[in-house]
Amino acid sequence: MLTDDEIEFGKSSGSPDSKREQSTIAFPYLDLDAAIEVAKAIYSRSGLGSCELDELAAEMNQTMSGAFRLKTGTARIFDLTEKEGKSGIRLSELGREIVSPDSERAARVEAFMRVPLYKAVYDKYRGHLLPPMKALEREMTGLGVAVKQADKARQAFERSARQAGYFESGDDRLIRPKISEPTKRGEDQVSNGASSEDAQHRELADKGATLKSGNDYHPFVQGLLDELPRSDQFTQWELHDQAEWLQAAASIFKLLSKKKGRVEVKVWEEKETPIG
DNA sequence: CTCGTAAGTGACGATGATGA
DNA sequence: TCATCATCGTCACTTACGAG
Repeated sequence: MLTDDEIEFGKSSGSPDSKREQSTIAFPYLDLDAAIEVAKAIYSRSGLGSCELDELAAEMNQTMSGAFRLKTGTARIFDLTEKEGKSGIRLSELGREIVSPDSERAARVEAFMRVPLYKAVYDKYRGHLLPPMKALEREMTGLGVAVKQADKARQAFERSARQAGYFESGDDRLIRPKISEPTKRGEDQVSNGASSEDAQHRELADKGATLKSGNDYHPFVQGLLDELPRSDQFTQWELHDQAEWLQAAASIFKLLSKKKGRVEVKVWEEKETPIG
């Protein structure tokens, strides 16, 4: 069972000779992109508010299977999400940063370091070449990874390191990417690698949308605007979709305005009466 | 064909909530 | 206090796929 205190991780597992060995250090079975997929699904479903796990599963076209739990667990280990009540989930501070194109890169770098196993490996091999594949797995075993899970842990580690930018100086060494100070929208956003604006352009291009330039919107608000249907598609915008958009907007406005209280969105659907 | 990897399923085991 | 149950994270295993 994972706890917030990774030292306690797996402590209460069975005897050393039990059939199922439990890892004693926290690590994700999936990579950073899988965690970000969860974060983006939460953002897409509920904005900065919380959503139920079954709703999230539906948003991700999945069932409440082990695979889905694996993904949500991965997101939590990267510290992108946190539990909300009994069966709810929401974005953490880091999760909010990672869904924002402006801060995604820095958040990826930080998320990698939030994994105890990855941080331990990074600390140990900082400034040195990483050991070969099998030796790295043995190293992970020494740090507390279950022997039979060492390969999975190593694979997820390598993919996550690449996705976070730690392999930009070569696959044989871990180098923390240089991140420029957070900039206001409209200023030059240059870091080593593609700029976040480039990333935003790409993301919007993926959606078939165009980037609105010259505004000073917060990225969360920009994300909201990007979700609006085109003017010629408003007549096809269903009420429940409108309500979801408005609810997400309310969550974002509440966060940004820092005002107490809340905004409720309700839907009353009226039956259309035939004319003539 | 072999090997490495990705993605999924289902079972195991720990933990917390609940009620007797 | 203890037994029971539900939930959740982890693990073992399978299948599919692509590269060499």
